[in-house]
Parts: sequence; structure tokens; C-alpha cells
Amino acid sequence: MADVARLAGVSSQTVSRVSNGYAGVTEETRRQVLAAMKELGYRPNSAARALKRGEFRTIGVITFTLSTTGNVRTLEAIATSAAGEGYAVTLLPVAVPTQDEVRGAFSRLEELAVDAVIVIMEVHLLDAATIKLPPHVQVVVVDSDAGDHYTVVDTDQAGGSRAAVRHLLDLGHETVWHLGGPEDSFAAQRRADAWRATLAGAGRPVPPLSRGDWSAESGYRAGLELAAREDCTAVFAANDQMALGLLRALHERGRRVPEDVSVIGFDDIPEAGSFLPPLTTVHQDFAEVGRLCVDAVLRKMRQDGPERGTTLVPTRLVTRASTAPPPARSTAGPEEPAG
Amino acid sequence: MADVARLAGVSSQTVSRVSNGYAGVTEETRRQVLAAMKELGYRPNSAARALKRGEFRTIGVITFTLSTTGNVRTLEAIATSAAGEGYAVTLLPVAVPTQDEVRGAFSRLEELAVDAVIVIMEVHLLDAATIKLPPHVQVVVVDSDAGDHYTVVDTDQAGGSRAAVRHLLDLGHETVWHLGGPEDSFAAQRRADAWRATLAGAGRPVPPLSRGDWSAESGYRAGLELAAREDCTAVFAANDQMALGLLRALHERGRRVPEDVSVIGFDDIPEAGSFLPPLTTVHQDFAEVGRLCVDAVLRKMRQDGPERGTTLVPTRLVTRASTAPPPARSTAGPEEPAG
DNA sequence: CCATCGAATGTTTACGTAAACATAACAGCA
DNA sequence: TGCTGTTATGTTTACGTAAACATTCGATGG
Repeated sequence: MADVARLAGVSSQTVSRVSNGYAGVTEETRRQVLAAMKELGYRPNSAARALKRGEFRTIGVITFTLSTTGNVRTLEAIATSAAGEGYAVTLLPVAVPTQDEVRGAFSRLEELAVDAVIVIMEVHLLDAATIKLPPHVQVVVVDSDAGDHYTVVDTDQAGGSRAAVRHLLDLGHETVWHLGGPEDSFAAQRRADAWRATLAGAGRPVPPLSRGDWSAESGYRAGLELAAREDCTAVFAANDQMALGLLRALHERGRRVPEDVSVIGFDDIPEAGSFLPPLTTVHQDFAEVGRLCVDAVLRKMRQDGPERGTTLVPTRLVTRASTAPPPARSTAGPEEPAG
Repeated sequence: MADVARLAGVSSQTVSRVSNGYAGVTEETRRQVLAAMKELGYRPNSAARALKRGEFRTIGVITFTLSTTGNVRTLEAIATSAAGEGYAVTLLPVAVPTQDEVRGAFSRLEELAVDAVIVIMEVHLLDAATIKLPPHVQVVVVDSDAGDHYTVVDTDQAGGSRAAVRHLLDLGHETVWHLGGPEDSFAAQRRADAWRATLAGAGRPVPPLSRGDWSAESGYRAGLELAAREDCTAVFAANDQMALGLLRALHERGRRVPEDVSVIGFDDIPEAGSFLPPLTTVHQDFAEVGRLCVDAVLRKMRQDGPERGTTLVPTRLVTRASTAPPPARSTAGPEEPAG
């Protein structure tokens, strides 16, 4: 900076003013400084800036895994939004989802150059950890129900599940089975709760709950059991991957989709439209989730946002070929041959 | 730091020594300092450290999109490896893959606090851009053939393609069709080149090349045309998503997989084993790619690595149900009914 | 018993920037 | 003409750390 100042014949402070776009610099002077900067290839030193300003213009993102579509898409949206606001994004992978590991990530974070943190994980792993965060680092949480304690941005899980179940009931199914996610996932829990509540609200029986671990393989295993139940004509899977495994299990057991069994997923991953058959599913707007996370975290840093509470991003049901009315059976209704 | 020093009754320099684990501090003194740090909740200021040390302990990763499995898995492995080495990872999304955008990303990078950059993209977009990089920032490139100009880490695309094509030929197919990736992708180009070379090396005819854009939807469109060709009994798709679309097209056109047509993919995404039928594919070790990237970039920073050249990560053929011998036809072979 | 040496610790300084304050130059007005 | 206010620019200082150098003190050896 001193070199630039010397070459331009001004003080280093004037260089700083030009560099930061402050007013009060003659157009003439500005031009000279800019020319000098260019000639010397001057780049402001971000460490010195951060030291002086007391902020890093960086947002940290903590997440367990990038193997779920949702996390990845959210992260991508966060990175894009943050870049648009002049913020960088630093990634903090947590190898194993245990409280110890999370605590470790947060303590690494303490030494890290971030002004705020966005956490993409379940709160119950988070609880014991956050205490140690530096005082001025703001937190926003995704994928959890911690609205009372943190600022939370999430997809409207309940609304999506409700739409999925209603769609199947509207098609004429007596009830809807659910292939849920792992027990310790709040997203899974909320999807299951909404499924149960919607059935109960419609006065329908609530079939036993199957569980997978989000993977297609687990959906396949659970699907083999569901396929054996003759009375199962409609399944709502808690994500598209498990729905994929379910489709394979049904196919192997000779149950046609959607003629014999309707299947509906959750997420609307890019491949969902290419499944056999193309999957009806609940579309999540991850881009919006990411955008809102950055919004929220920046507003908190400027201290003009709500401290706590949950922002829900609406979902949209995407109807494809995997859902249809139930097969005509021994019910009281009239039997019609398939068109 | 001064507060800690005061509380511990030592100088700030001694605090610094403890903080950085230098020798030459009495065990007694160290304990006092550590106690003081804990009591005051002291955390070293990374901006000041970076300013003083002249390095940020941060690696920047530039990529276009996180919507391809490969990029995501590579990124995840990079983040994990980097964390293990005490480095943070900063994400630099590039919205549109144009040279202008890339140049923009690199110029943002210049002001960014990174010591090195890993670029996950095609070189031809990179060429005009890198010139402006700060002098001491090292670069490692993934997914490209720029070994002459940069340090490159990549999957052994050619080896994987060769294995895929040979597998199909060994099963008895006369030749293998290829559903390639977009024209401007080097990965796609190398997979197609190896496919062509392997066929030529075996003295087989080289069918016309179909192209997609990596998406399942594009695989479906290309698949509809391939399905119409009676003489097409084996297809090597350049990635699993396109293979998925291809499977759907074949199914819709009444061509059974693998009885009528064998299909093989590339990547081995987690869902590949749950396709209908489960997909034979070329497994890529993205974790290893990411690890090697970090290795290479750190070695370059320590100036004891090779400046240029390509490191190839081997692939592995995963055989599942989507490949089988060709249907018995008007060839000289004996006709057998399906078991 | 004193010079010498090494280990432990303290003091000074600089990293590059930008806020705060200081100064200079000039216009407007009585 | 001299005073005031405004604008452009210069000077000083501090951000938190760690390298370089300085000092202290006890131990060792002649």
C-alpha cells in the first residue's frame, strides 16, 4: 500500500480511501491511485483488513455429510448468496455425527476466521456444543426444530407430507403406508408425524411405520416387507432415494407401480423424473432455504433480525407416473377394468 | 492475549509460545498460562495470526456446480483432508461456466484469504483466467487434461472406460454403443476416446456416438433413439444419471435390460445399486481424488512437490445386473430359451 | 570464586490496514 | 479583508500476534 501511495504521490490513507470506495477523493486523485494500483499489481491484504475491521466477511457452514441432496443444494445456495453479499463460505466437515465430533468442529471453529455460522444438522447433536462459540458469532440452523433456541430455516416438512398423503387419499386409497427416515432425524420425525396426523384427521387407519436410513438400499429392504402386504396400495417414502429402493423391491415382488401400488417420495431429486416409473414426489426448494439462511445470518449480524424462530419454506407436490387410484378390489365401489 | 499474560503473571510473548506449543517453557509456567487462557476464554485471533505469519491456512475450491456427484464427493474429501492438516476450505461458486465468470471468481479470489486453490473444472475455461492469481497461491486442477501446465489430479477415465467396454465385449457383444457427455467436457471426451480406442483395438465397428448433458433426462432422450436400433445390444453411458434415463427409455420401448440390451454406467453413485435393474458401472474413488488434491497442494506450498503433471486415480468395475451376454440372434451361436 | 553458557522469559518491533484526528486549501459571506 | 465552514488530503495510532533481539538467572567448569 505504501508503494502504491508513493507511486501515486499521495498518502497511504488516500490509497485506503480509494480502495474502499469512500467519497471525498478527487476524481483526478482516484485515477492516479487506481493506475498505481494496477501498475504494481496491488491487492489489499485480507488478513490485515480483517484484523483492522474486526470481521472476516466469511460465513462458516457446518455439516455432517454432503451425500444427501438437500445438504448439498442448500450449501450451494448458501455459497452463491453469500458471494453475492461479498461473503465467503468456509466449509466445516464433521466426520461422525456424535456430540463429541460436533463439539470438536465448533472448537475448531472458534479459532477459525468466521463471523457467523450456519449449521445443517439435527439440534440434539448441537445442544451441548454451541455454548463455546465466540460471543459475536451468529448462528442459523437448518433441518431441525430448534426454533425456540436458535434462528431456524427449514422446509415445510409437515405441509409437504400432508400434501403427499392427501394426494393419495384423494386418489381413492383407503390409507397410506409410510417408509420413514431414521429415528433420530427430526426431519424424518416431522414427516412421520404429519403423515400420522393427516391419516387420523381423515379418519383412516394408521398402518405400522417402516423405517430406513435414507439410503436406497434401506428403502429396498423395507420395501420387500411392504411388498408382501396385499393390503398395502399406497406408500409415502420420506425421501426419493428410499422410494427408489422401494420401487425396485415392488418390481422384484411383481407388484406393479402405480397399478397395484402407488409410491410417492420427498425431495424431488433431479433423477426422480427418470425413475421407473417417474416418481411423484414433494419438491423442496433448497435454493430458497440457502438464500434465507444467508439473509437471516446477515440480518442477525446487523442486529435487525429476530433472534429466534423458524422460517418455513413451502413445498410443492410434483405429480408423475408413480401414483394412481388403487386397484379395484373387494370394496363396495363399482369395478372398472383398467382403461 | 495481554489479559492472559497479566493474569498468568507472564509476558504476552510467553503466552504466544504456549499458544503455539513452542519448547522452552517451564511446565509450571505453561500450566499457569493455560489456566489463564481457559479462565478468560481466550482464543487466538486468526486475522492477526494470518497477518503476522503471512499465511491463512486456508485452501480455496473453485467449482461450477455442486449438482454432479463427482464434484460434491471430491469437495467433501478435500474438506476432510484439509481439516486433518489444519487447513480450512473456502468455497468459490461460479454461477455460469463462462470465461468471464471464471475470471471473476479468480479476481474475487485475489482478495480472498487463501494460500492455495483447487480448481474443479475444465481447463479450457481456465486458460485465460489464472494469470491474475497472486504470486504465491498454488493451484491444483481436477477433471481436466492440463497436466502440461498445472498439477492435475484426476480419475483414470481412460482405464475405467476401457474396463467397461472390455467387460461388454467379453460377454460376447459384437460392439458397444456409447452415450457420451457434453462435447466441451474433457472427462466426457476422454471417456469417449477410450471407448473408441478400445473398440478399434479389438477390431470392432465403432457405432455413432450419442451425446447427453450428464442429466438423466438427456439420457432418456438419447435412449429413445438407441432403443429404436435393433442392432444395439450394449451401451456404455458416460455417467450413471444418463444410464438411469437410458434404462427408462429402454423400458418404455419394451427392450429388456439386460436380456435385450446391456447397460453400463460410470461413477457408481450410491443409488446405482437400486436402479431397475441394478447398474453395472465404473466406480470412481472421489475420496482418493480429494485427498490427493490436498496432498499435492500442500506439497507444492512446501515446495517439495512436482510442479506439473497428472496423477491418476484408478477405477474399479462394479458388476451388477444390468449387463449380460447379448440375446441369441441370427449369429452362428446356438439358440437357447431364457431360463 | 568468577567467567561462561544455556535455558527461560521479557521487550521491542513490524505485519497491512483504516479509524480518528490534524492540517491545508479554498469558497462564501459580512 | 478576515472569519467560518467545507472539502481534500496527510499523520498518527491501534488492531493481535510472533519474530528477533535482550535480559535474567542458575548451573557448570576452570
